[in-house]
Amino acid sequence: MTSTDVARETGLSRATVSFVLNDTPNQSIPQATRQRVLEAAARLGYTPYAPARTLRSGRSDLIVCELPDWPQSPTMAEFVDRAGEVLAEAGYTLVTHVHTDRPGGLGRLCAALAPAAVFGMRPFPPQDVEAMRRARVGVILPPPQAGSGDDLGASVWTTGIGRMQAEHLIAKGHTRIACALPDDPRVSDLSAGRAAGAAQACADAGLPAPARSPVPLDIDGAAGVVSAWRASPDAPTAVCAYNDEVALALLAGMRRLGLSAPGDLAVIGADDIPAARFAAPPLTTIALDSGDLGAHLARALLRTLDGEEQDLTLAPHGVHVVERESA
Amino acid sequence: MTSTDVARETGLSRATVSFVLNDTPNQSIPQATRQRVLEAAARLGYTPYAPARTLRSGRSDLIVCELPDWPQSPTMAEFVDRAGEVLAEAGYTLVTHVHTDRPGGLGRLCAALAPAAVFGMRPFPPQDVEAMRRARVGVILPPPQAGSGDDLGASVWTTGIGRMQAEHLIAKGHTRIACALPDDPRVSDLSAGRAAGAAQACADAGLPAPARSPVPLDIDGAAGVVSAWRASPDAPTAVCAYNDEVALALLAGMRRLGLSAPGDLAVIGADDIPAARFAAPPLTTIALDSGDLGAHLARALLRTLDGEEQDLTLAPHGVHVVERESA
DNA sequence: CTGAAAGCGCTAACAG
DNA sequence: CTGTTAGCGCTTTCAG
Repeated sequence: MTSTDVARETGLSRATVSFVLNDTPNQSIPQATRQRVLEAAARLGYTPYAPARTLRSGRSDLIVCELPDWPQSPTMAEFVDRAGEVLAEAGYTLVTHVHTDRPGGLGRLCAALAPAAVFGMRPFPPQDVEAMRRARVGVILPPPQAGSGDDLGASVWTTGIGRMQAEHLIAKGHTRIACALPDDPRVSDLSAGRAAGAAQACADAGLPAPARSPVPLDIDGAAGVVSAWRASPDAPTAVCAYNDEVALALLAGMRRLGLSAPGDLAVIGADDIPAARFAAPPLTTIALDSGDLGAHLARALLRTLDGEEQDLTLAPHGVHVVERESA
Repeated sequence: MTSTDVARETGLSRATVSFVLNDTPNQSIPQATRQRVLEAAARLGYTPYAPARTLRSGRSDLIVCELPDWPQSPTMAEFVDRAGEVLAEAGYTLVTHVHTDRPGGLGRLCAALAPAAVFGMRPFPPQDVEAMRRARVGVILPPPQAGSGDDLGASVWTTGIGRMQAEHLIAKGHTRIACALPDDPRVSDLSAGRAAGAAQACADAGLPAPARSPVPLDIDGAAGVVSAWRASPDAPTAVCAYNDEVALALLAGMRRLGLSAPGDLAVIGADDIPAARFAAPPLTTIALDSGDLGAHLARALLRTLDGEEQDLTLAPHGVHVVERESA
């Protein structure tokens, strides 16, 4: 099933077949011939062989999206789905790659794929960037040279969410706020960003900067952190959790101590995982529309592929608080 | 940075370069020359261009793994990581594709990649299988013709887990068991499999088959289901939940009704999501070692690629109950 | 309007 | 031991 087969079947040349199959412009081919080719291709189940096409044209229609390996929100599928849809409309094919601590994985993948572009939600390690460059990858998002502060999506994944959490708590009348961070090193830059967003909101409201405490992901450990907070001179009355998991840990720790939210301590999470609504009390959290975000990012990527220089800072699309009972 | 560049740099021919770079057997090339080529390739940062290599050799080193879109366990990354590692050792490169309800996605991906193999955890739709065949995909796992009962991993993802849940409850002395299924149609075949596993365990123990109830993923809905169970003539004393999310929903529903586990009703989940340990009471659940499973599956795939006909039924690798307090 | 021909980067017979 | 050469499937000038 090659284009030669279609040519033989129709009694035309491979060139003509190629013309109609790609409807090449400036090529006046009679409807009859065109029809004949299309029909034969369909009948034979012809599919162009991607490697040959890529070799010839010098450009691949593949785009790689690196997925984070941190605890996945169940909406990751939506993100990929919508991003893939937008890219498909533009003639690209999205493939995903789940991030690994094993170094060089992305680099090897790019060598094997020679994709047109690679994007992800965090900066790539220099080693991988180098490999991508060698693999002729055209566009990399976030751009390797970008500073860590203002790069792709910082506003959405990090500072924007932290800010929104703190603003909600402040609106509820809280003035002493803490930040609960995971002790997982993989997300240290993200958690720092969120805490920074919360700090900004506090500063804007004339409040002191929130204390930052790492919270172990077990009940005893979380209870320990809560006790420490309450024993401190300026005991916080509310806490921004890095995500719903640490929020759930906090709630469980409080329960063990006989405390409850929001009375003893208000808790707000982030991600709106399915378990959030089933917590005791149901967890107030920040949700973001992953699908929207995926589409948004994909469009930004397409613009970059078209050579448009652009501002990569994203407006926090569809980010909103889901108010339940814990804050 | 093509092999021509390396040839020019070393003053050799492209053929010679190719020979040493792929260390082609039956080709006696002096160490000196060999060294010269390797050194030049490294210095120039030469990376073979995959599409050309694939076109020429007729075989790609890509393997596609389709990831489910149902609520992801946080261990999906481990699965992919270990599977990728095993495949990489054999010279293959793993790329992932997140499943979408949008039809034909996998098919289009395969057309764009021409991978050596495709594997996933559920049978592929016939439409995609057809596209894969056209895209020259050599091996498909699970094989399209396999029956739904005994296909790839059924024992691990479905019946095996359900069986283990029921066996745990039976060991605790329960004799009237229910199955709580999600009402999400995307997982209906999986949930049926798990319920079947639970039913087997009950049958083996001489107990009546468990009732199956769909559980809505909200507190009121879950509470309604619990009430209905308790009002029924043979009220169950324990329930196998399809996964931790529905287990959490059940626990929340019980809490609303003033009931608690395991006293009023024992609940066992599946997946051991991070939130499970923070539930009230902490959730007893079934965990499986995703990394092991990934490696196991990858090895099975490699054997199939080597043409070995084989039994695809997997032993439940690393599946075990995590006993907390809810059952 | 259609066909012949060149060539993308790479590999593998086959000569030298 | 190394170089020449053909060709993978496809697109795209350039002639007819």
